[in-house]
Amino acid sequence: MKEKKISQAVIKRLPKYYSCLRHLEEDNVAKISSSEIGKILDITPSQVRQDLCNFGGFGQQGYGYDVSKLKETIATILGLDKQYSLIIIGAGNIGRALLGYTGFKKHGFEVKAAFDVKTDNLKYDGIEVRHMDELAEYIRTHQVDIAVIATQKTVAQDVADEVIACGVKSIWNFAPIDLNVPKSVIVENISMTESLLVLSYRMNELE
Amino acid sequence: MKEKKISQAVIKRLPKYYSCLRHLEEDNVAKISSSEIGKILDITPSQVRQDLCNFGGFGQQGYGYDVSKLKETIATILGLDKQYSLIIIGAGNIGRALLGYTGFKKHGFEVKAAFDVKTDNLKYDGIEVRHMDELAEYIRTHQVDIAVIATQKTVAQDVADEVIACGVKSIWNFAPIDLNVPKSVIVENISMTESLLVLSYRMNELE
DNA sequence: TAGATTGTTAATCGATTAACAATC
DNA sequence: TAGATTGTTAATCGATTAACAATC
Repeated sequence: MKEKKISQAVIKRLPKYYSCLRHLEEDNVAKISSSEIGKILDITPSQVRQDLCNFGGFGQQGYGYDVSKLKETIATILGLDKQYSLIIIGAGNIGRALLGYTGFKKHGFEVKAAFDVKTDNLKYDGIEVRHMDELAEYIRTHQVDIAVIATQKTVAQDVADEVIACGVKSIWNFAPIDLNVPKSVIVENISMTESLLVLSYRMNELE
Repeated sequence: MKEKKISQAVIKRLPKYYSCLRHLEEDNVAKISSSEIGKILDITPSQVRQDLCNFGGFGQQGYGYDVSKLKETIATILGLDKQYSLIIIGAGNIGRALLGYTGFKKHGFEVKAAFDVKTDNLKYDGIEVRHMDELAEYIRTHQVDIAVIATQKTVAQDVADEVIACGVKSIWNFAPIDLNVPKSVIVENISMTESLLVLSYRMNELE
């Protein structure tokens, strides 16, 4: 790894390439050119080639790219050849939405447990919501690759501190707050508020 | 409006400035300098000044920025001085999470109705889920500023087509699909899958 | 072989950072 | 006034696009 620094912009496009290639494969398209990919994703062919070239040349001059092979390669680059164990902290609306969402599993992300300050002994999609008191013990005794923070924003930082103290290295954060974490911990945010405000800006910007 | 084209990068930072200023105001901070803002948001003072300067100079040389005034100005730029009516289409987990989330209301975004293919006559946070059949009629007879698409991805494009046909100009899309819309319609996506794949990439990139 | 299309270098464009005069 | 800090221009950096030789 680490042949060359890949820019943030390129990384953000990788899931788009991946999703596009999955669709093409489903439609039994065997090969595709950079200009066709560009047309689908609304970027220049040049950028497609430049992006893919970052990871080595998997195209064939005069032919294009083999859809299945390229899809697999990008899956590997994205780490989708591995399995990840997730736990969800906060079983409110968002937490339960994530529990119910089956779409992640096919990419190798499996929700193993959920925690909340109040438990009702109900199972959501086969997963019982445990009490927060059990969180630390759970992490110590199970493999937890990603902790999903879906709590109120008031406790999000405390929860982050706790899971990090227990050894969790990656956080997927849905709380509307910028978490403070050591550099070794990876945080990826879903910020609905920011997205909504950008939408609001764009609604007012036109004309 | 439209004095100068504001770049996407600047627009994405506006919500961050806004949130930062709200916190400062809560803490009764009266004035702040570009370097202090930069320190909080982890960007250079230069960039802060450059960004704010896009919208006109609201600072005072030798002093800094008035927190409340700047907060209000950015709120106006973001269009937060207005009220918006939202409808949610798809009352599954994500739809209900959005129904339950009260955080948007204080920025002027109010959920007025929700629709789904199956209705249970239950109210979620005071809002009854109507049948999809009523969607078109509802939009024609009510002001709808933003349609939130929280359906399965298989029907998301159809729903988008329908609300656009009824005159909706802005869509907040939670379905994992790139919607095809006329240029006059604004779409803002929340893409959990893309976010998760970026997280996955970053987990594998280190070392 | 001729045509097509990649991989990659060079050119362009835009965004970030630095510098500093203006001024509070 | 002196010190501080903005607004803004210029310099730098990085990302996108164009061009084209390599080659399938």
